[in-house]
Amino acid sequence: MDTRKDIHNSEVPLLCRACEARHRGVCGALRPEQLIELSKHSTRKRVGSASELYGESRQGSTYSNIIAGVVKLTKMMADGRQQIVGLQFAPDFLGRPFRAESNLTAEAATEVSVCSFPKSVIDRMIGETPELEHRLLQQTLKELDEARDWMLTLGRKTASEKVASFLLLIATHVDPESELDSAEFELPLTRSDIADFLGLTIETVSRQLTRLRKDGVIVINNNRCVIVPNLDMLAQRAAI
Amino acid sequence: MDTRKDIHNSEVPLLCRACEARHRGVCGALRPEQLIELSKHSTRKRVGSASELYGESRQGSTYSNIIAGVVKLTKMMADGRQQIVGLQFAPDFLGRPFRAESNLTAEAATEVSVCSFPKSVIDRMIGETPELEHRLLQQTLKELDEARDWMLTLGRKTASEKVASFLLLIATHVDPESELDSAEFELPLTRSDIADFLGLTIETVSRQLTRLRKDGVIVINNNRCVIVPNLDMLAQRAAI
DNA sequence: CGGGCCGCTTGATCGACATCAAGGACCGGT
DNA sequence: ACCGGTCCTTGATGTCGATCAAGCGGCCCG
Repeated sequence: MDTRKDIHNSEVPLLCRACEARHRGVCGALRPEQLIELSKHSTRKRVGSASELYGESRQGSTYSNIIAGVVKLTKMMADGRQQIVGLQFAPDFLGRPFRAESNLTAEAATEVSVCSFPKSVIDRMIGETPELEHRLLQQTLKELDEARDWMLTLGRKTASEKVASFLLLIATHVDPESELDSAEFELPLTRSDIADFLGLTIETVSRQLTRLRKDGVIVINNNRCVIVPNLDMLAQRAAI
Repeated sequence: MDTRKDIHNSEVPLLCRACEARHRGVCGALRPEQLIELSKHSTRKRVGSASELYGESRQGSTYSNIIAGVVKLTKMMADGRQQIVGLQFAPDFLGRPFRAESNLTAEAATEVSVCSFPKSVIDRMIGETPELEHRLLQQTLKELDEARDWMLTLGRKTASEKVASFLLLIATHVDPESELDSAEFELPLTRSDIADFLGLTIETVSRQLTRLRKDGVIVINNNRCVIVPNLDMLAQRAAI
């Protein structure tokens, strides 16, 4: 897990030291003096759910490390139809290098804490530090793999398989300490967001969730807290 | 199949010089001496349609530049359901850096010419030449954008919008010299492949194509050759 | 020549999911 | 307390695309 605690000790106000994100975010690739410079240009903020992090309004001139929370990347059609094309969890990196994000909006799905810095600073550091570009490539490849996995789900799975696949996805991301065979977590998305992620309607999502509940595959409290007593049962429903 | 035309007959074995792919493939980033070394390890081959380029059988130990033709990247479920998650056209780069491709098969959709070299050589050159990694990042970002665009199509468009979107996609890739408002091209995919790309059945694809034909949006000869007299009409059907 | 296969089209029917509609639970504001 | 909102669930009905089925043209091969 790459805990480089040693690099810089306490007195320097290194913003990225505070970022739990640094080991997988970009900052882990930087030298101490670069970190110090970066911290001079950084801002850390906490935003409520549904805040737009970039998109049509904010023409993405910043990068961010996600410290906590879940960010959804959505695409919208002219008539309002909408699709979530990616979910980013801490400690992912947020922002499209080298070019404005194509027609994409990033919104906080939950409360989100991010640590942001201007693109210009990072873009310059990329020139100095190849390792930085390596990190970006790694994350981009990871996102590409996830996107393609999800294309299979969108194109070929049934509604109930989609919902089960979604629950499995969330389970692996937000309940990292789950024992191997069970999980318990809070859903970071509303039914409406889940529907937009799965290419379904909220009614169908709701029906499939109650079906999973009635079949004993999951337990739901307060509409959001999900318990999966047996992950294998869920995986079977997901047709993994 | 797999007829390896021996191109290394002549005195200057600069394989990548011959690659029309080099300006966007990886090779454009290399210095002359690296190109020469790379060429010593390269093989150029032409394969028939439906040949597997990597996947379960060939555990991707090579990278390739696509010289000509179209390659489809597919994912398959245990029960046989299948989804095409990407199409690669010349001069794209084929192969997953740093890790085996996750559960993905690359197959020739048409006749394909590729120029391949062992991963080990490229991986070593990446260390020497940061620009190479930059190219890889650029291509990966492009593929990610395309994948996300397609997720919107898969999740939220109707069958007729999907088919129109597909035709537009092909038009832009295989008829680059099209005048601004019309296009003419050969479909590189069978109806069955189109269905797997769009998350539909072949019957639905066929019906939507005949509907577009009857509505005068397209003309089809020999089942494969498509003429689009007015790209705007098609774009409207695609709900772009 | 005929037979079988493949790729494609077309028609008839079915079913999964969308749509329309109503109502419950919760919550913050007045 | 009442009201308006948002979020979710549940039921009734509709429809788009899947499924089942048949047939056509091209091609290879015996």
